[in-house]
Amino acid sequence: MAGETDWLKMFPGLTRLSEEMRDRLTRSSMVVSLAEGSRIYGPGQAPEAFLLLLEGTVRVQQVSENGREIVLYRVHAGESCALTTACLMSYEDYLAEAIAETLVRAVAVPRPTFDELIARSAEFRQLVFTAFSQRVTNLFRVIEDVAFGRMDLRLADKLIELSPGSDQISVTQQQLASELGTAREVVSRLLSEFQRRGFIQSGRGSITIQRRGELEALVRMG
Amino acid sequence: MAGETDWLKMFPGLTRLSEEMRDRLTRSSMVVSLAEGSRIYGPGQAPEAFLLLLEGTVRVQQVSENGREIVLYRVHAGESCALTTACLMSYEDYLAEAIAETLVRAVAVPRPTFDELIARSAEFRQLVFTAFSQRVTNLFRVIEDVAFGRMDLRLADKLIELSPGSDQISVTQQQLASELGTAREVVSRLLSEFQRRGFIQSGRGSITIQRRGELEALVRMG
DNA sequence: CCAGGTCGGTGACATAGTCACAGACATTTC
DNA sequence: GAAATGTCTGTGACTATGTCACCGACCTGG
Repeated sequence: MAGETDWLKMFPGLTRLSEEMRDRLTRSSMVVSLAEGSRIYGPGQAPEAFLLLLEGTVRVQQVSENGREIVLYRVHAGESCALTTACLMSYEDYLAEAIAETLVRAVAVPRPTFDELIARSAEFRQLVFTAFSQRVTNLFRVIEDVAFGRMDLRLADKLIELSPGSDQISVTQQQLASELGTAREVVSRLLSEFQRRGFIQSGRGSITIQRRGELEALVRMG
Repeated sequence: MAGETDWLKMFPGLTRLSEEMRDRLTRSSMVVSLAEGSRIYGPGQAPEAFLLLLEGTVRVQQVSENGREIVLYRVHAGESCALTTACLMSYEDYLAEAIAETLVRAVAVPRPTFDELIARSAEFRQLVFTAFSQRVTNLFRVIEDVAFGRMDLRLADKLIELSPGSDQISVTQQQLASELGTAREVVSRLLSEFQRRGFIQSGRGSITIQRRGELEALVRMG
């Protein structure tokens, strides 16, 4: 219950809350820390609070019976777990799990407070609904990719996404496979092909982009 | 603006609205009719209203560039388009489309009214959030199926789902393919195999279940 | 150095998707 | 009712993706 309110600045959507609402929010919520790798929620582990991320990232993924995984989306600092929370607040069995990818610091808003803010603040509603719709739009994109997308293009796209600043990526083939919902062997073969064509240099636990332009062209043109 | 309020009975979640809220809802919303096959919304066609379905079904699906389709979910009488609506109310580009599968009658709640009800009625919030979470849970299931599921089991499951009362289904292979997000040829081959094993009898535009038990066993046991 | 774990490569096979095409059936048109 | 047209289905050949069973390379901590 510390009077720490600095974190409000992290959420542009909250800056225009009324004085009263801000008070309500800061007084009844708590800043929590979650260790890297910890499971925030999953099947049989519903959340009791709405989370606003201050620091770190949360990965939401699905795991199949035979061990294959697929990443559904990530929640970054400055974003909320609106979707996951809403899902769990009013409904039953959950099929995905949320993992702290790094050390995570977050504001936990208890359910009654969340409900009150939804009721009383149009700004807060806007924040929550926008978060929802972005996530859902993204889920639609995941479905489209998985159902209709070519794996080589999806992998090339992922490599570009993972190397924004440097051309060096630290990632294992298994991690890439989990991102895309495929098997490691498939990633192995596609990477071999990319390497044969000179697009990348692949080593144990790391990949170096050598011809970003050609990778991008591949994604664009198919 | 007709004083028609009978439809409130269709939505158990709304029966406990206060007198005032009920009035607000019935007075500012309109009952609309949509022809079979009409597109309710899609890319570049955002909805301006929140829909509560009185009659008929709405199919929400995605279409890929090369013409393949996948059904994401259906909205039935007594349900709401909460997800689709929310998606569009506060966010940009849409990737899916909603089609009236039959003649559809629905209550269209204008956005300001929707917003006011969310603000002022805990019951209405409950209704909307529950609808959200059910849809999202279902989307997660779709992703799991598409990413990890075997096509023969998914098809068998779909056949069972489509034949609740009678053992006779009127459906083309193309329709089944669109339900599952696969190609017609794949459906053709799987149906041949089911027929060879005596599970079904397949004809032009129709399928007859002959050994439902074995189909169900296939789905259960893999 | 070596023991055990993680990571990556590969051949053989199974499943799924694409392409091209042909035949069967249904409906319209004359 | 015969022909023309459109829809629905079946199939062969091929490519892409996923599964299984391995093995060898590398890494880390005794």
